[in-house]
Amino acid sequence: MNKRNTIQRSLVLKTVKELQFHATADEVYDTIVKKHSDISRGTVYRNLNLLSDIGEIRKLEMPSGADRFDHICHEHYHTRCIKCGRVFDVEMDFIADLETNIKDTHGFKFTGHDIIFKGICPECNS
Amino acid sequence: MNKRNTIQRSLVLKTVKELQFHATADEVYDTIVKKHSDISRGTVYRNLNLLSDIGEIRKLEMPSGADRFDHICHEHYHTRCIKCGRVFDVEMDFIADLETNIKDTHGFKFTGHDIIFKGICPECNS
DNA sequence: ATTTATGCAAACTATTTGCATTGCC
DNA sequence: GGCAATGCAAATAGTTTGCATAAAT
Repeated sequence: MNKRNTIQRSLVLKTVKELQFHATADEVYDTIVKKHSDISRGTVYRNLNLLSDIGEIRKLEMPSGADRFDHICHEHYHTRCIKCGRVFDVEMDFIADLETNIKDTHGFKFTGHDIIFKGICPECNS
Repeated sequence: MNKRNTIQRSLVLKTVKELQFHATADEVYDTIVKKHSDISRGTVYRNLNLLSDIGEIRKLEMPSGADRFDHICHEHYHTRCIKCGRVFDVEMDFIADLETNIKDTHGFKFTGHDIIFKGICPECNS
């Protein structure tokens, strides 16, 4: 199952990297379609999933609302505006040992964690 | 807009309280339908939302997968099995002042946070 | 030549909503 | 009796998938 280098694939990767905010699949699609009107939504979804599977980008599964895609760098947390739904990075150190605070694991094997802050962004607050 | 006391409403509340795990709307519906075959999915959804709006239960919006409903007690964190998708409570103190660790809020008004641990539950690990 | 990837549309999951009807209060 | 709540079905949002065709290797 060798990966091939298609125009669509590289457009998806390039677009996720260019979009500073954490774009949804639809936002990636909308951006690409402006220049390449023949790309399909299905292809965008397939490539976003493939690229996040191989670690080129990261899929951020958000509670309520669409998944968002991020060009990884380091582990970090996010905050979501409860009014507009947009997602932003939070400037806070990653708590690598958070799992050690768990009192009883009940046999559960922990592999990581996400923290999602909730709040109102400056634009929605004005 | 006075709330009325319908059979369906009390069945939904009773069922959420009875189901120990964090049930999805569908699991609540399936449970009720066994005894009351005439209840509709729409009514279950409407009542789950209404009950969580008035604080009788809590809606847990999960990244990927259906929302889950919980009969509140106190603020607490959750963990989700990456294999079966089920959600469990985590025995860990709530970090009330977590927001104070954020270095620069960029004008964002924080109102709370969720922590979702990821891992593999004992059943899926065997 | 092979076989992955694409475009398209249909299917799917989770949830909401419009509307006529039912049934609390 | 009035208005909230229900059942039903259709609509919606986000995403996946089957299939014939196109294109990368």
